Amino acid sequence: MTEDTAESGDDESLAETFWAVASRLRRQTREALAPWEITPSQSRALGVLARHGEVRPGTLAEHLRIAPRSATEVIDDLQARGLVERRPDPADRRATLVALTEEGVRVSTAIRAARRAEADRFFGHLPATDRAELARILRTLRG
Amino acid sequence: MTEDTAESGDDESLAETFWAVASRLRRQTREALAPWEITPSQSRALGVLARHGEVRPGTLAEHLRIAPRSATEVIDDLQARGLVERRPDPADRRATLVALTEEGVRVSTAIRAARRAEADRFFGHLPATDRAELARILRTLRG
DNA sequence: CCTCATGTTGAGGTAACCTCAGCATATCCC
DNA sequence: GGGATATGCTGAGGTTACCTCAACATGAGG
Repeated sequence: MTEDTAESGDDESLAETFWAVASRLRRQTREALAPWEITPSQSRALGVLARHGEVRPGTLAEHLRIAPRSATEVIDDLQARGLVERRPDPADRRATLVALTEEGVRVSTAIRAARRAEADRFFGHLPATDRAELARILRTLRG
Repeated sequence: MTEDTAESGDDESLAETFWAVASRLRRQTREALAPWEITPSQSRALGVLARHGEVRPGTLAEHLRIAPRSATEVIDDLQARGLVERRPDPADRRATLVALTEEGVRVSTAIRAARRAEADRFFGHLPATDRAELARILRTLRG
């Protein structure tokens, strides 16, 4: 004990390092998204919609791992920007389906390209083997 | 194009996986800190103070990579809980020094142990070689 | 048809940030 | 020594991305 600061760098600081990286990545992602004036969580929602087509708010919430109420909010914002539209679910009149508009498709495609470029910049400094390792290890941790 | 979902999993989703892990880790950290009713950012501030002794709010802000004004806020909260105290900086009468109280030392020590245990739980599922790899790769990305 | 579950959303709250302006003090330059 | 300018902190007020809780509509089972 009291071996001091320098030594703490083994387990606790794995978490610390992780957060430092997270913060850098967050900053960079925000910048990459700036041209569209879209927030990170909005862009994640667009991604889900692009992959899944029309989904209910509740389903979207699950994918984003947020509360249903919070999904409503994200959808509101995207709808205000004309990127998604709500339509009644023909199968259940309580429910709503959310889908990309044409503009939404365009934007989500563009954003996806930008995100990929940004990921290249960020993770691209790593040798390919490290990238693969990282992906594998993170998938283990994702649970 | 439209090679579909499955294929997207190479660069873009490295970022996605990263965020999924981040969210899990954040949740778990919050739970680990619950017994002290202390927020993550407060605990990070305690960590800085434990490592550096007394520092000025501005310095604390740099370490936490937040705006000086935001550091004031964190300090306010910690002071209200009796974990830190402010005293005038003898070297500069504009400035203030922030230091842990005795209680603050106790709590920050306990929290540090808890964080370590939590990191063990989280990263401990990984084989040691993976942990080392992860640490190395993350350090590269931290910049 | 009545009860209970489900899907969405209004109201209102929180944590952790931010900027901008103001005040006190320090520092520099003449 | 005295004014311009820089620095350190904090009040006021804003934002983002979440949250919970309760209302309301509809669906489904007994």
